[in-house]
Amino acid sequence: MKEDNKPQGRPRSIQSHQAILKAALELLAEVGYERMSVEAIAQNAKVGKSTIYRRYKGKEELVADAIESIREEVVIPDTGSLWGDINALIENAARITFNPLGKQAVATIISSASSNSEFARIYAHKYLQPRREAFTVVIKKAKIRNEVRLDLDADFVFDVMSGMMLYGLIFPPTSETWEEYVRRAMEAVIS
Amino acid sequence: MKEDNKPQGRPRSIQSHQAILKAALELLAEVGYERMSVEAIAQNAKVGKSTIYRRYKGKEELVADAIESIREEVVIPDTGSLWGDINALIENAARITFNPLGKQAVATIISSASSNSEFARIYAHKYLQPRREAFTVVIKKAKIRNEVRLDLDADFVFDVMSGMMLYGLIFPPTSETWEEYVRRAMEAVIS
Amino acid sequence: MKEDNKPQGRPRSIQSHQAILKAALELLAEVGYERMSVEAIAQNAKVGKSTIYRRYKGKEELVADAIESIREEVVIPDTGSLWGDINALIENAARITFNPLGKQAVATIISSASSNSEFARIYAHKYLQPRREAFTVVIKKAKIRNEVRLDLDADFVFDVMSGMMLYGLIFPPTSETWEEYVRRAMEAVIS
Amino acid sequence: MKEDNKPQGRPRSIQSHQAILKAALELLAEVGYERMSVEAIAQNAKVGKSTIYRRYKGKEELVADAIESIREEVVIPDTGSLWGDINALIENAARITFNPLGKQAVATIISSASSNSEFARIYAHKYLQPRREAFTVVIKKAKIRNEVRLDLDADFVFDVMSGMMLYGLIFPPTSETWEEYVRRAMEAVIS
DNA sequence: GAATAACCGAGACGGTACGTCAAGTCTTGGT
DNA sequence: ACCAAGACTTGACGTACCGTCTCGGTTATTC
Repeated sequence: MKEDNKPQGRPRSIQSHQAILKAALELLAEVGYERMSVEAIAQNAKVGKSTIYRRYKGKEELVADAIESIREEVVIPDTGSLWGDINALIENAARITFNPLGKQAVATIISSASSNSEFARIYAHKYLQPRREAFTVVIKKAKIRNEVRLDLDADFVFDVMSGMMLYGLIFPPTSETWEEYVRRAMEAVIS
Repeated sequence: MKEDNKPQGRPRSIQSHQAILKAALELLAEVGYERMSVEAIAQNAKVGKSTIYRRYKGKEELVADAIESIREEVVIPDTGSLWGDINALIENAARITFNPLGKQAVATIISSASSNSEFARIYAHKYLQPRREAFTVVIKKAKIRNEVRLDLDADFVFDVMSGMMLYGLIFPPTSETWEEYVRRAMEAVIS
Repeated sequence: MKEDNKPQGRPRSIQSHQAILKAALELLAEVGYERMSVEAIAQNAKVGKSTIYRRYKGKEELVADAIESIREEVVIPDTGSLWGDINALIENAARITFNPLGKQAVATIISSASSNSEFARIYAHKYLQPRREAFTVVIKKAKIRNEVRLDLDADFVFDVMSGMMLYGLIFPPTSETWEEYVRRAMEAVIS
Repeated sequence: MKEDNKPQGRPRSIQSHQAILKAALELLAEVGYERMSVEAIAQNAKVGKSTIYRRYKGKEELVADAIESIREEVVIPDTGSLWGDINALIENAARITFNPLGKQAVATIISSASSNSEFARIYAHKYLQPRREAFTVVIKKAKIRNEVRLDLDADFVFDVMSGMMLYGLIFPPTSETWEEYVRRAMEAVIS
């Protein structure tokens, strides 16, 4: 039983779509969510405003999709040791996060998620879940290598890692680097 | 030359000041930071807009002060045991956080802090610091009672607690309650 | 060399054409020129917008043609007396004019003509001229019957009649009916 | 019993008001009603759009008021003879009407009045009525001077004059000037 | 009877203007 | 110097149409 969604009329332009996302991300990185205007996005993307509003219900949805679009593929590190893998994960997170765009993206996500539980739920599902699963694989391999005790709760460890990253991102630690800070918490919970 | 800033003319009305804060908090709880307007605050407080802008540079500062105004005194629990104290701290945090106003206040803080590092710095200093110090006292007493190892880093433990609270607030855990979630992380780092 | 413009390809659909005119007139009567949209016409006529723009350069031209399409044949009354004929002409004009569509059609014509002299010229030529000629015939017959003086300027009388109709249509007289109003002016100029 | 309309707050700026009207009239003369934008008016008047929308419900109302504002004082001519007076009235009407602004103003009035009977009613009351009264005075004096029969209906003569002016404005006569055209109709009805 | 050419409905495209809303500033008369 | 009220400029919002363009698909005429 197919759901015969045969679209009629001129199809939506892929170039426009990408130009919109590109412009949105550029502006997000430059001036941040609040100060960026849909009008400016349209202008930079050389696109009519209606082309944006045909795709998205509003600025919020547009930016959510733009951020979504830069989500990188989740790569499961395989360095052969638990800490090698964890360090790879942390470094990867740091790489994504520590540039203007990453910072603004995280800020936007946190901001939206904290004032809108639905957004939080969606984000948790679409972004966090794949990473959680990747982390579970890493822990499982460590268990096989006997690097950690067998009853270690991978989900909980992942949450501690995420929580510390978030916290360190918002309130940067003064004495250590952000990465060491996270690593230290991981050591404690993995013990 | 004295810097005796003796204000001339009619002094600023205290009633107005409090009405502004009250109205701001009510609206914050009802509709959240973005959707609340300074105009509505002024109207609800039966105050002219200029009376607000005379006191604050803008909406951001006003809301910051409004949230500041509900900050409760930091009380250092003293139950006689480390876990009694920690549980008291967690319960207190939960009490403050789990109502519409608390949620919006936290959302506003996180949102502002994540997109504005200056705000984050101020908040860390004015809000987090006193709590950090209270926590340090709790840990110190536990050390005296020999409940924890002597080289335990109180600051780090505090940060893990804060981080988990923040994370659990934004992305509520599904399986456990928020409080147990935080407590579990604490157990791991105190060990 | 023949100018035998024999069109190739699929001929334009007559049903579509008529559906467009029908929808245009309906909307014109309902909401008036300004508030009617080409999009709505296309939708009501179950026709693509391009089918409209293939036929007309724009909304203006489309509506002009739609109004044109309801133009009735000019009938020269022949009641046997000048006033019988004139009354027939007036009554006919009233019949055409006093319904929603007629009112809007006149409004559209006047509006266009008053802000666009080219439109006025075209309209004067295509619509007014045949009526002027019919009126001239009526006057000529009256002259033969000796009902009016022989040097009566039929064109001028026609213009007075038209002018009074127009004026009475825009600013309806309060004391008399529109028709009596016109008739009274006619009596004066025919004397 | 006074109707205590004591306005509070900053009063509406008279300069802004006048700048808006001035800009509106300029644009009306230059590009006409349809092609003029409220945005352009605001810009030319160096005024925020909201300042316009605070005063008027929309473009239509603004333009109506702008046209209203150039209405000249009605002057009752007194040349000593009926035809001297009438000629003065006609020449005055011609003077007002035959420039870009006048043409557009008339076009706008006719257009609005013909598609909106409420506008027609207002206009008839505020613009036509004073002129009608002035004309009545002129006729009354002529009656005293025995230049016309005593039972001449001044209102009706005025309507014929107005109607012919309107008609001649929309469909300019080819053989005679607009003014002679009107005069000729007047002669017929005054007889 | 296949190729060609113009048509068709649908709907996306880049634009322009609309009318609304809020931010932060300014100006009243009055306390 | 303060106050409430409500004006002011600025600038973004999201909506509605305009007239054009692009799909897949449909008739007629021409080869």
